[in-house]
Order: sequence, then C-alpha cells, then structure tokens
Amino acid sequence: MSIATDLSEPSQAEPAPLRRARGRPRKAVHERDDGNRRQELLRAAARLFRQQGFDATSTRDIATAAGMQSGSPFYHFENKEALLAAVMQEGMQSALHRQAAAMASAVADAAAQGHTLSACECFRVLVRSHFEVLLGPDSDFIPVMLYEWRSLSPEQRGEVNRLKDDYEAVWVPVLKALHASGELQGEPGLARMMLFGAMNWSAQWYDPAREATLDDLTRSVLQLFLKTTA
Amino acid sequence: MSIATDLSEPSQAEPAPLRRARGRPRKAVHERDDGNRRQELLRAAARLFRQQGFDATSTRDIATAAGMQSGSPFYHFENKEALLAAVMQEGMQSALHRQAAAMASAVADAAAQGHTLSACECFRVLVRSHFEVLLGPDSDFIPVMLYEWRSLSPEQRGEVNRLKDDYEAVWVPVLKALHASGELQGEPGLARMMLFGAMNWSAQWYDPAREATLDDLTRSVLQLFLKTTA
DNA sequence: CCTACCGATCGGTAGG
DNA sequence: CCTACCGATCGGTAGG
Repeated sequence: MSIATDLSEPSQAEPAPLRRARGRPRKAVHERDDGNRRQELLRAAARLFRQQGFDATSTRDIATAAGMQSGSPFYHFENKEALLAAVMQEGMQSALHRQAAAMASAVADAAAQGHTLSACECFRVLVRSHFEVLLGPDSDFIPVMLYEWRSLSPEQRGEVNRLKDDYEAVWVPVLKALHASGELQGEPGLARMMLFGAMNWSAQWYDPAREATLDDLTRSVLQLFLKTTA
Repeated sequence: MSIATDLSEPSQAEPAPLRRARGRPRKAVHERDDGNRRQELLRAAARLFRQQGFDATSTRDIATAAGMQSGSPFYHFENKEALLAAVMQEGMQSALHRQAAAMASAVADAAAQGHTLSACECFRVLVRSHFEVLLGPDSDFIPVMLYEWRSLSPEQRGEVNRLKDDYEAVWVPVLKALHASGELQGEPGLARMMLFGAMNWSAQWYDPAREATLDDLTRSVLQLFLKTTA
C-alpha cells in the first residue's frame, strides 16, 4: 500500500523473515544465502514445469537446470510440491503487482490529462496487463498455475486461490460497469469465465515469433467482447 | 494379411481387417475378445488421465480400474503413450460424429420448415455441440486431448492434429460468414482461438451439479461474441 | 489375459 | 549445498 517505496527485491513469495514471519516461516539458511539460489530454482522449476508438466519434471532436472546436485533443492524447499506452490505464489504476487502498477499508471496518465478512466479503458488496461503476465517475459509462472492446479495439496490450493481471487476482484467492478452500460452482455459470472478462458488459452497457442503482438491480442479481445468498440 | 486366421498376436496397432475397416481397423484378438475390454481400458484411462493427468496415472491404476492385472493393458496397447493417443483419437472421432450429426439434424429441421440455416443458427448448433462434447456424458476424452497434449510423441501429435483440423474446418465458413456480416468482429484467426479458449476453459471450471446448463453456456457465448444477439 | 519379474528412475534423507 | 544412499514405484516383458 505504501506509495513511496518502489524498490524491488528479487524474492517475493517467501521472504526470509527478519522480524515478522509471514505465511509459514522459512528457516534462515546459511549466512551467505541471499535468496539468489532459491530464485534460480524457482525460475528453473517454472520453466520446466511449464514445458514438461509437474509430474514429468524430476527434482533432478530442476537441480541440474539451476546448477546444483540432485539433493540440493530440498535444502531450499521442503518437497517437490512446495516448490510448485512457490512457483504459483511467486507468479501470482508478480501478476498482482503488475496489474496494480498498470492500473495506477493509467489512472495517473488520465488524471494528468484532466479526465478519468472509462470502464472500457480500464478493461483495456487489465486485458493488456493480463496478456503481459501470461505471455511476456518471465511468463512461465502463471501458465504453471493455470495448468498444474491438480498437483497441489488442498491447503496449497487454498492459498493460491486466495491470490487468484484478489486478482479477479480487480476485474469485477469493471465488468459490472461494462455490463450495466450494455457493452458486455450475458450473465456476468459466465462472462468472466469465458473472458478468462479466451485470454488464458493463448498460453497454449501463442507464439511470440509469429505475427500477432500483445497489442493485437488485446485489440482482438475488445473487438470480440465489447458491443461498442472503443 | 490373411483373413482366415484371427489368432492373436499381441500387437494391435496394425489390425487385420475382417471385411470392412471402420476408422482404423483393429485386429480381432482371442476369440472371446469382442473389443469390450479394450473399450473399458479406454474409458478408464480417459477418466484417470483427466482426473490426475497422464504422468500421475500409472498403467497399474488403469488396469485396476478396468478390472485387470498390472501387465494386461500391454496386451491391448503397445505402451502407455499409445493408450493416451487412442483416448484422444477416440474422443476426436466421437466429437466429429456428434458435430456432423448435430449439423445434419439442424439442417433437416430447417428444411422441413422450408428455410435454410443462417450463419448465426449454424454457430449456435456448433457451440452447443461443442459444449456437449466437452461437458456432456463421456466427456473425459476431449479434455484429455486438450490438456495432455505434451505427452504425445510427435507422430501421434500429427495424427490427432489432423482430426482436430477436420473438426475446426467445419467452423471456418461459419465464422467467416459471421465476420462478413459484422456479427463477429476482430481478426478471424484470433477470433477463432479466443472463441475456442472461452469454450474449452469451461472444462476446467464447469460443474454440472451447479446451476448453469449447457444451454446457458451456449446462450452466453452467443451473447458475448455476436454483435446482434439472435 | 495372468504371474512373476527386471531395470530404471524418482522423491527424499542422513551426515557432513 | 554436496555425497551417498534407500525404499518405493513405474513402464514394460517373458512365458505361459
């Protein structure tokens, strides 16, 4: 919530708690561990989980990709499932940050020009940010969350679900406004699911080496789903 | 190649057709084998692959679910991958049949009333049929195809892809007509991907025990994607 | 289709 | 974080 600090630290999901334990606390590891190895594990795991799936990826694969020996991932994570959960939580934290930043930036831009954002403009910002999270740089984390759901324990599923609810909550008033004005039709709950389906499916087919850009995808969603194209 | 002998050799992939080969013909195994056990394996595999994923499902799980011993699935299928490919091909064959039947029935109904189907009506029939295939009875096969793609060999992927292309080909002229009349906007290729995304995602969240029916979903798609709701 | 079995791999751990 | 290792499971096969 604080506006002043924008400094990023490369570890999000489970910060080594210096004073306050947030979530389930993690043991402070050897002094020289600055969290980089953990980050490397997370990135390697995200990439491999996405490419091959959770079950088809061995912890040995991940260790090798992170330049470690086979047993070393278990120094950073309790087990393989916890590694998967951390990938998802990291992805959702990042998505939430990016979403908030995109909205804040758009609101500021509009204010600088002396007007406020319309529901349609909000919608465009959210859609564009979603594609960025889904298909932009470092975009393995969210697809893993979308498609490796099954492999989480029920408790982990609950935690990730809470983050996902936070993410979707930002959309709700925007979709409600669009529905009220008639720009978005159909039962709002179903409309939200269909909309996310249309966007999320792109993680399965989108090839950045091909022609369409993220702006193209964004425009397409607006054209398809809104009755009055802005 | 000889027709008279139907004595089994435990390899299936290349069938000895008795008279008429339907689809890809399948060799008759031990006299008493009428194909039911193979079907039971396919159904059990489809269900388990969908629930747990391909890699998390052991061939022993499948054998047990089909009432067999652990080694017996390999009497019917060369290996686990071939079982997965067969699930997907079976699912796509069935989807193609159901799609064709739905279209034929709708065309016949319209003709009986002395008119032809509009693009919008064709669209509704296709969408409804797709939801039936995706969420109706025996609906494990297509979700497995959608979400276990990675585990196929390249050759198997090619075969399944051909069936998928056949399935999508039916949609193309309909979408083209809707685009020409302005009822469907946006670049047609992207529009198709988004549309399938919106529909296919339902396999991840739809709960038949809840309120929405397949007709509700169909109506929602039409309302969301078409500019003029019929 | 069953029985009995094999080689390989995997998640995870003890001990440093 | 590495070394060395274990128990369990898994896909698959021979032989009937």
